[in-house]
Amino acid sequence: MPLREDTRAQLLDSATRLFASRGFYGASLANIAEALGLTKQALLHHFGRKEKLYAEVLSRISNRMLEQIDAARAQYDSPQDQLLAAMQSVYAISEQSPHETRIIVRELLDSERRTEQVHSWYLQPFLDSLVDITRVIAGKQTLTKTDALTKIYPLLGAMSYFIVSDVVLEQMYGQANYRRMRRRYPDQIQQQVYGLLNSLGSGSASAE
Amino acid sequence: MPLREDTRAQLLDSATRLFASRGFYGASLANIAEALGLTKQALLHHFGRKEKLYAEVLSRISNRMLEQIDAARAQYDSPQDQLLAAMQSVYAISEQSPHETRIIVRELLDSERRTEQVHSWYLQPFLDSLVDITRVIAGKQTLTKTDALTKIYPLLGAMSYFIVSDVVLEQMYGQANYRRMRRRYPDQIQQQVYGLLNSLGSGSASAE
DNA sequence: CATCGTACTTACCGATCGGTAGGTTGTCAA
DNA sequence: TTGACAACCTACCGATCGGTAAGTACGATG
Repeated sequence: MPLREDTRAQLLDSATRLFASRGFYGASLANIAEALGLTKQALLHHFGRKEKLYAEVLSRISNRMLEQIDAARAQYDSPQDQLLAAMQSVYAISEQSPHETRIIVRELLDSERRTEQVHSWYLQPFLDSLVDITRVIAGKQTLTKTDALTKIYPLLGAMSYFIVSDVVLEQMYGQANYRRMRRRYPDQIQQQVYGLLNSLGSGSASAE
Repeated sequence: MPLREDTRAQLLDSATRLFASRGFYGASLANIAEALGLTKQALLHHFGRKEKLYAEVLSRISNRMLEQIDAARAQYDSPQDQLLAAMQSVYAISEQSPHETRIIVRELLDSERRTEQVHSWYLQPFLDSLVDITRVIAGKQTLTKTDALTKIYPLLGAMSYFIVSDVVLEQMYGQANYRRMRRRYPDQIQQQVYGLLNSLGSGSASAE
């Protein structure tokens, strides 16, 4: 099913937005097609089945996330700097396109149900890469993969949960207050990364 | 629509589980009724409309969350101890009934769509109460509500995101590793609370 | 000019969605 | 004994769901 590469990317962007705001079950093929400016049948013609369309949306997201980490690893030598840079850039792209974060969180929530999906999970390489950096910082022998993940997870949670809360926070506290929170939040993230680095044993990228 | 109080509570428990694992749109009245051991029409007879059933589920959850905080405030005098106790007990009940956390997170995700819901948000009192404790610790003049929320939010995220990830984490890393993470996670939370308390200015409930 | 594949179209399909209408049954107070 | 009401039931409703079948418009290639 060829289709010009950039047209296809545009379609997937729109689909991403719809899956993000309504979820897999909440976003119907008719909805998506309408948003894309074509008919349901044309949409099915290009992507075959709803599941396949969704799978493409998912894999684009996981690739994007993984790219951020790889870039951070390539840019810095010290694992401490790598971790900080990775977390910051993951937060940055999540902030500017919250749709992707929403989809990831929805995926966490729905995983119980849509288990027909291959057992391997889309974000596994992303998590593994972060775990790897963390273990290098601590010294690989001193920290199991699971323990490293336990250390990182609060940070991922702090980022994702805040981003996913955007609509509600703005509605509850007003636009001005919400903007202020958004301005301040990266600092919270950074401080938490410093805290994590300290608890792992020191190196460069030291705090304050 | 009277119905024995505990029977009603049982029905709402089941409904909570289904809304949690499938979402508002993914859980059909027929699904819920089947799980409850009655017909769709009987379910509608008791609750009128799907929205009303869901609203009841939501308000039960927010009440439960608020109760935890009120209990923590009543139990301790120092606001530092109150905050620590509140966070710990919120985490504890979230951990033992992850359904409620799932619903809250789904609510965050869907709020863009289901805006017919009254604008006031179910968890506002819960957040306000936490914000209040935090501001007492820092000294009310020195910390606006928004800034206090910014400080607390990473913690809420760390808790909720981890709990909501249960199925995926267990699937990805195996039951044994996941159990180990769960055993260690409360420590991560506690350390993060200590970090927050330190950044607010010291008091009792000091670290390690 | 013929033909072949792409990019659609209209016309459907059965299943399921939330919800309504109108009984039937059982319990309990008057 | 009767009447009222809660607690169901069967039988529907129109709308929408994901998906299929079969045809059409059209540009490129032989």
